[in-house]
Amino acid sequence: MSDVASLAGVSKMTVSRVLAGRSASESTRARVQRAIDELGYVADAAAGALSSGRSSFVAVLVPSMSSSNFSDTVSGLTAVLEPQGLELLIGDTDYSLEREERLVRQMLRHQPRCIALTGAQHTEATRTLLARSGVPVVEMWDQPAHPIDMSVGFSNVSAAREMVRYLAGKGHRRIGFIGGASELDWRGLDRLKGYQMEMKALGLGEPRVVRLGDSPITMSHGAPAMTELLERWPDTEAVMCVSDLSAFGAIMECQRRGIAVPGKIAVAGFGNFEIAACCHPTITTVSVDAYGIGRRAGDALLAALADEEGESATHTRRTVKTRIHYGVVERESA
Amino acid sequence: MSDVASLAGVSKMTVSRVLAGRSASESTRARVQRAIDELGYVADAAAGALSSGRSSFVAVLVPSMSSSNFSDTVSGLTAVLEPQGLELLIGDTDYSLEREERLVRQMLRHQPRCIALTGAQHTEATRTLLARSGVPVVEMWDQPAHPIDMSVGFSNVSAAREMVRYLAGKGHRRIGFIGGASELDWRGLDRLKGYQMEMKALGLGEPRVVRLGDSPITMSHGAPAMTELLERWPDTEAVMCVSDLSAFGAIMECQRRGIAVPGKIAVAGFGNFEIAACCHPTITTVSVDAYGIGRRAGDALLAALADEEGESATHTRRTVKTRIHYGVVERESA
DNA sequence: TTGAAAGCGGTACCAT
DNA sequence: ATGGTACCGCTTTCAA
Repeated sequence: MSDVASLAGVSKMTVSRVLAGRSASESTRARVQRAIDELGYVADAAAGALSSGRSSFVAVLVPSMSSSNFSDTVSGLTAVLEPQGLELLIGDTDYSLEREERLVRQMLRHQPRCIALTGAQHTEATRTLLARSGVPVVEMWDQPAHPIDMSVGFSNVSAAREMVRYLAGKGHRRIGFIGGASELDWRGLDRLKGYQMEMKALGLGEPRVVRLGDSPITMSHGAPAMTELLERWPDTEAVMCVSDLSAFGAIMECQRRGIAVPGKIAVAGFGNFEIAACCHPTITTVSVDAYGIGRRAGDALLAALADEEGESATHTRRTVKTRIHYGVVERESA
Repeated sequence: MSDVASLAGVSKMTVSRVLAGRSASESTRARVQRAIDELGYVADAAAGALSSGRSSFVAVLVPSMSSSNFSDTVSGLTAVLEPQGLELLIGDTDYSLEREERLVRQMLRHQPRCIALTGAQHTEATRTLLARSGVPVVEMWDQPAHPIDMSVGFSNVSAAREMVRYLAGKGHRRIGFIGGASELDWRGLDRLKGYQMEMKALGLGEPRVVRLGDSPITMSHGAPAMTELLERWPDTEAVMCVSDLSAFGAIMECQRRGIAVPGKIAVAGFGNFEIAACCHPTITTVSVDAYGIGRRAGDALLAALADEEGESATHTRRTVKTRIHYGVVERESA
């Protein structure tokens, strides 16, 4: 920056101001810009952050980037935060709370302006870390009973119950559930819980649950899960799957066996992934606006940042909960 | 850090050393660690980077994080780089070279140790920026004629040609191609080029190309593309699609119309996505090790970093090209 | 093994 | 509108 300053015949401060787009006469600005271009100068973000005490990072943690759900959410966050000059520091927790903790600790070293997490489950250490950091936090994809700070999501339990009611409304009584076997996918577990609760509430008899494969289960687990379900409960009339991906796999298995969907058995998914709308038959599902969750979370963070600016320097925990709407989308499969 | 130091009764330097895991007596180390825990101290990465002149960032640019292709590649990079204490700064170019340039410029501000880009196409400004930065660069998913530095990928042209040969080997002659309409997906364009070249080379008559939808096209574009193809060239015997996603959409459309795949028309994809193995019929495709591309790219970067350490401080461009293997996977659809 | 001082490259603050 | 100076929090370097 000194080089640029001397080449332009001004002080470092002026260069800094031009870069920040603050007060500067046109001629000065032009000269500085010319010097910058000539030298190929790129300002050092670390120095800036250190000096000003504020970085331009937003830490974002999702369980998996390969799930379209979460990559859509990240897109939403990007759409809102990037225009504000913020940069996303994206981490993939791989559905592990320990890994989440490790990543939070690491990202905190970069003094992020705010943090977006997925889910309501975190280790005690993570909570402590976050509390001490004092930055705005938003938890996405769930409705925590006791949010760390803000939340943007919906109740996976309620959404699953709604799907059971939908299937029951179609006249089905012997309804099964297909989900993953691990205990790490909290949203999947909530959907299972919702299924069980509503089955009981409606008096639909014993739950028929097949849990198979590491969560989150994906397309390839749908087929064996459907196979198992049909073996254990051959008279099953409908199945709800923890996600559209497993529903798709289940439906493909039915096609292979010549079992008509929904004629012989109805299959429903969850999430309204792209595949649900364009496979054959199309999949009845619960639509969730994953991109919208990202946008809303971004908005919430920006709002927190804004009134942090206004009031004291420290953010006061506010417990703002944003509820995301969802709904059953009726298609061909159920 | 001063607080930690005084609480532990040592100097800042000792704290710094303990954090870096360097020489320190056991008792000192323990005391410092206790102080750190007590205060919930988290070292400031920006200050460290500024002072040491080296960050722990690796800049990674992919066209889209929602494509499983690229998210797998990012996973591969993570697997290799994270254990080395490096952190990925992930950017999504959205298939735009201008956006890539903007992101490169922004990421360069963080003084990344090295950079992974996707593809061989970049703006002139991006190349200049990269050259001036002097950090190791790896281009992924392609085999650039003139790599910026290193490359890890394969020829999409050759891979597409191989698929045409495979289809021709199955006795098909009237072979069509389904791809995206935009000019931004270079890998998709290369596959189209390969298709055209091999059709000509084998004397299979005029190419039958349907280009539809913003690249990269996805499942939902497969159906209308197949519809158009069948309208324009009803006697088509086989179709190769730019990716498994569009192949899937095309196959679903056939099912809807009662057209047997591969009986009446053979459909091949590209990429060996998960869906290709578990839909019905399963999709014949070209398998590419997306995760492996990430790992290899990570290895290449680490190697460059290592001998940068050894020799002079500046990295000498080396033009190391790593070729990734691919191959036709025969399944049911073609 | 440990400590003191300098300085990394910017920005805040105050003065001009 | 512009410049001077201190300082952000850490690591490097050198000395003890």
